[in-house]
Amino acid sequence: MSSTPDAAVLADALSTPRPARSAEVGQAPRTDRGRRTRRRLLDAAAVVFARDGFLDTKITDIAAEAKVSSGTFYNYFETKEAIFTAVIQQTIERLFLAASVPPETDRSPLVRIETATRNYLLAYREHAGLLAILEQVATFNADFREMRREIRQTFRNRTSRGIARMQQQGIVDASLPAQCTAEALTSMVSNFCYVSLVLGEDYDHEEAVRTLTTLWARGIGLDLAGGR
Amino acid sequence: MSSTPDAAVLADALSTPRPARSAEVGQAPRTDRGRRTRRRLLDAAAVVFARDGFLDTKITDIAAEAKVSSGTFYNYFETKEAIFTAVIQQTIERLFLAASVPPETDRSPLVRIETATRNYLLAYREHAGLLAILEQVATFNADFREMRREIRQTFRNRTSRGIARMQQQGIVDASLPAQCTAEALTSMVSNFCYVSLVLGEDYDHEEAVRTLTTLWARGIGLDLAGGR
Amino acid sequence: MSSTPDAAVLADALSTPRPARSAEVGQAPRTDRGRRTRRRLLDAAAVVFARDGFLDTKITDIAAEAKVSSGTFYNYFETKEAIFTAVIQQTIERLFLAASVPPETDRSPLVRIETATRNYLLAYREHAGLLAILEQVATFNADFREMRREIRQTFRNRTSRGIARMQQQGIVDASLPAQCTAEALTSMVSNFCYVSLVLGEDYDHEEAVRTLTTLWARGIGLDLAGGR
Amino acid sequence: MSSTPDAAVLADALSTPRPARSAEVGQAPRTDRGRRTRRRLLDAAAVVFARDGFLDTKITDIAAEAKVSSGTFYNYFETKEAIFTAVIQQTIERLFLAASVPPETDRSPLVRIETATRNYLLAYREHAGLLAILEQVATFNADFREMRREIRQTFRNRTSRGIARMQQQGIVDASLPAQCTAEALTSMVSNFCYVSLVLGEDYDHEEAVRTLTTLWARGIGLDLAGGR
DNA sequence: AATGAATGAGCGTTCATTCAT
DNA sequence: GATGAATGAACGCTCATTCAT
Repeated sequence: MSSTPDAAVLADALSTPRPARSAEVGQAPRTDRGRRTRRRLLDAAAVVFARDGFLDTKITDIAAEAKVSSGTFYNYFETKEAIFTAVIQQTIERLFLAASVPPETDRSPLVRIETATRNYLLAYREHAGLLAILEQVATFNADFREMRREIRQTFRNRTSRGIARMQQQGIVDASLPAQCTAEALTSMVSNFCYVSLVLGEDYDHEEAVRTLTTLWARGIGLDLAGGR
Repeated sequence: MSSTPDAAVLADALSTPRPARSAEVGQAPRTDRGRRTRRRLLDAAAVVFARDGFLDTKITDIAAEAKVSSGTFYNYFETKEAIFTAVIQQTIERLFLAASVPPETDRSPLVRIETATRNYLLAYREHAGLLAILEQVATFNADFREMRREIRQTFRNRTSRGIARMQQQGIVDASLPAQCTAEALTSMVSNFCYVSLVLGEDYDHEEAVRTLTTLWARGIGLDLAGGR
Repeated sequence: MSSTPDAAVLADALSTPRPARSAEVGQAPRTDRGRRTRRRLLDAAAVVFARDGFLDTKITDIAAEAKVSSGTFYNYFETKEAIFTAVIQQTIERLFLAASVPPETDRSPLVRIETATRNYLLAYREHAGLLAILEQVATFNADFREMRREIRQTFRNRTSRGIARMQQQGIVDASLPAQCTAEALTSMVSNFCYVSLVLGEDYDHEEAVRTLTTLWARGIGLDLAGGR
Repeated sequence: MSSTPDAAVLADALSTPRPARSAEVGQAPRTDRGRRTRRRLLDAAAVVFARDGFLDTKITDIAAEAKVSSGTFYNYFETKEAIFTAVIQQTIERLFLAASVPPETDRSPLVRIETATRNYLLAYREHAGLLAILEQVATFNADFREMRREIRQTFRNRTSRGIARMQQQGIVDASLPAQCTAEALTSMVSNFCYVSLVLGEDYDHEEAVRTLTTLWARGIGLDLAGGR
């Protein structure tokens, strides 16, 4: 359950840009100076998007934040959507990396659930600013809605496989439909993050981890007696 | 736990207190004809908002759908936000009504949880179009974000009170923090609705009700043995 | 050989605008005020296009000339191309009208040729400003190139039919291919107009009429002896 | 009536006298490598202009076609207009060469007219792509409009001289004004080329030559009886 | 009450040209 | 000589809102 495969799947899914207007745009810059400028733009965009939201972000704001002219922006990205895609892509990669449960983790199911939950919360907190904006963009842009769905499915599928495995091992309720259950639990954790970290309902991190872990584990019928 | 108090709280919270541009606008129309026009605009707005989203909805589209001129619109509503508020307000009222659990419902906790879940799913399905748009608007408009939070809190508080009551009755895990738990379970149900009904992950209604109910009830430590 | 049918053909060919962005735009204005504004815009556009050319004409220039705001322009026309089409359309109608040879004209072929030539020169002179711009636009816009071709074909076909008729009457060289001949003669007259009236090679009107008529009539083998 | 003098006149008229921005630009390159780069740019420009038109041609397109960087372009040409001038200049030289009637041609007037016509058609066909673009540029740029006029005048004057000579010889109608007649006949041939080769009205080459020659010769009153 | 015409600020994008290496 | 990155003025178009009947 390492994060690498998931991240790879996502990277593939997200890296389908439309044909560049000119042969140049969208290509990797050829000089160091170019690479530095591109990076400055990406960093600036991450800041501005997280601060102002997608809709209120003007290309000129990004350019200004990166200290380049607006024309320069277009040497590197075709549209606001394009740079947002690039920004989100790296965010997602980091999210997957941070939210993964290293294979060497304690084999105890409860510990694994707790680790997954804690890592997810931490990773979400780390990237809450941009994830909130992806949520925004997904509400009016079909491409990004699809991207959001794919991220979601990646987590849900991982969960679904974990549940199915535990069901085969006979340690959780085998009568639960794995996918629907995974969907519900993914909703619980991810939306809890959204509500607390984006909408601002305040909860103590450890209390949240403990509560979510308990609801999750007990919900699927895992015997907590031996686990704690 | 009837819906009326909740709805009343909400209605208060959602009322728009800003001073009307002219003495007339925003007031209840005096004549029958005026009342009819206002209603036509509201109905048209519900249709157009749900169809095109808030951002892509133009005042002229609403006016056209209502078969009035764009000038007429401003005789009844000050801004696009104002009519959206009005539309959402009535949606929320209906949502609360539909999602409530009548007091006369079987006193069995499991049945009450299942009923609440089923009603929520049905109510959400009924209003998914506009709820999705509220979700959209909440991502870039602070007023509507607050509105969304209040709706959410209404459901969460109801849940929180229910859990506290069951904890006092000694039928569920008393060590769980009621509010945090309620937040998590509200996330589970509401976001499941969003993912399945708005983003389009398809699940059988009854399977969803059963799964969510099981996760919920077992999660808080309710003994299912006697319940089913 | 009245102009009405030709004009009708053209009007048809030119009146196929793409679907209007909104239901409103492109429709006939509903009030007198609206009709007046639309007319003012058309008149202003004719002036500005003729003065500055298509490329150098800015929407704001047209709006300013018509003394309306730039937004108002878009209440009546979707694009610069759209208003240019409308302007050209009326120009073409007038051109056909002015360049036609009334049926009651002397039946003598030579007189008819001379009348047609004179009327064409006069009509071209009348509308040289805008015809020059159509020529310009036709060089980079396929739609207008097609429009220009159709106008051209209308004149050529009229000429072609006239030649064929005279060939049947045995009064001109029957061995000439009617269409190719008509193309060449249309070129001679229309391009002479372009060179003298647009590019500014100066010729006396009557000398030009006489010369073109002579070349035309003698070229197709008409016996001039009896004609003059 | 060889083409060389005409071409020389033209070359003078087309030279661009404005002061170069830097001492270097516009001067003949010093090194072989420089000469090769300049040639590559010229060839590339001819291709791109003919393919995309003047307006849609971007400096970067020319540079890309020539496989040099856009910066390099400005080492050789000051502006897009400057390289277009150079491209057209060489086109014109070739056009004059191809369209000329060698002095050793049969002294029969009819044969000379036919040869001139055929050569013009062939030469136009050869360079139709760029001539069409010159036509385009002439519609919005005064310098190129003047250039186009000069080319035109070169052909017209040649024709005018030919007609005057034949009038002196008493073999054509002496009452025709030579210049106006030449203008009309030049229009006939050149615009026939434009319509058929650029706008795409299709005619058989030989039929066109025959028809144009007949109209031309008979139009000026040349006795065809002995000529054929 | 209703109409529909008028307004104008605001922003994304292009591309010829210059500059630093 | 060659490179490719940087520049920024310029303009079309939208649409919420106001205004005159």
